[in-house]
Amino acid sequence: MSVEERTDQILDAVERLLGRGGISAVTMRAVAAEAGVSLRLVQYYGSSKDDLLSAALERLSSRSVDAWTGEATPDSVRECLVSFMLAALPTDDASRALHRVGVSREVLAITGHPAAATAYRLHLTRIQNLIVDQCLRADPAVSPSRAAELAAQAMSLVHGLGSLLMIDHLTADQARSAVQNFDANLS
Amino acid sequence: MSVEERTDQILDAVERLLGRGGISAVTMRAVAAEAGVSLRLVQYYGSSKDDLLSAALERLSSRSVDAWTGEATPDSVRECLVSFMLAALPTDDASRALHRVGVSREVLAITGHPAAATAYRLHLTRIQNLIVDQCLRADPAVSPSRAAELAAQAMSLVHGLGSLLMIDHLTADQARSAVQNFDANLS
DNA sequence: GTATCAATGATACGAACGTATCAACAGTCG
DNA sequence: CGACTGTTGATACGTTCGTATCATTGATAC
Repeated sequence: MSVEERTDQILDAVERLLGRGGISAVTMRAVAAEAGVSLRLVQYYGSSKDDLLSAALERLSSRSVDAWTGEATPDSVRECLVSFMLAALPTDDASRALHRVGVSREVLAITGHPAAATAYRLHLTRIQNLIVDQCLRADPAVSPSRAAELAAQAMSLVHGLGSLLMIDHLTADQARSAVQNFDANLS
Repeated sequence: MSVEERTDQILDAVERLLGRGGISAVTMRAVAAEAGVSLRLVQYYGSSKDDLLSAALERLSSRSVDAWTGEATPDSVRECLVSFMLAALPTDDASRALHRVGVSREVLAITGHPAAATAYRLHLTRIQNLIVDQCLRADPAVSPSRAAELAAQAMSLVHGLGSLLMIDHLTADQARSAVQNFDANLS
């Protein structure tokens, strides 16, 4: 097995653990068990735990940004925002896993871990820029600052709705109708 | 020092640690150091760590609900929602501490800790009921289900805005204007 | 063949945690 | 006075974590 394959195998295991139990579920031993390899191997390829986590989070961030970039280009700002929000809403296993990872990163960032904070900020900025680009492509007439403002509001709303959705304080339909309501009130 | 005073002294220490570093910052030894007492004393009054955390979180939840209940009663649904959102926005140290605690509870709830999940759900339901009650008192004409829907949307938005605010992805003014925008679009 | 070096596995080490144990002290009732 | 009970303190135990160490294997160059 090549180096890249081994690395992917281990990062895949980290990703699964992250999506299932958040950052606290990622221990070197748990990664080894999840990947079906020995602890020494995880050390060998991921050097330290921080490196391993950083690599997995970076890969996860890039991958979701790339996946989203390839989506069909919307033809209006409203459609752009609404399709992002509906896709980001944690209504299936994949998006629920992403939400767990995001909240884990958030709690690390706001409880005094500077490196995690800057990495998480970068991640959010990438997502926001992605939305802004799509909005501007859909409607070049809208101002970039206005697009950024709307993107931030959409990200906030979908994050909050996702949090309430994850613990079943909201149903998926209620969350979707809140998104539609936000959309309907866009000028 | 009486039993109640000792208990308060220790729970106060837990609360400070929670607000500063989230749940992971609460260790028996850290609580002892923060309260200025010995580890044995923390064990003596808080029996187990779970009991200690549960008691502190319950006290914190009740206290914030009570504090909010005593506020001036608004005279419209919109004013009720907006005053809640502006107050809940983490723009000062106290509300930022509360946001840290909330996100910590969330991450525990969504990563497979059933007891934390039900306790957190209960907490959110209490807050929602509080908002609904105030809305109905402000305008008895509005339907309870509509008030609950609006309360959930307000909670979602303020939670999401708070998350972006905490890591400085948003400024306080941007968050406030998003709240005003949400308010302006209420029917 | 064998020397060499990267890859892999088993195990050990120190730190931090929750919790338990044992000792010292203070107040109270007989 | 003395026995007892509840409170406080110091320390130890077992577990889990990240990491380090040591040994073994397998391929490749000479």
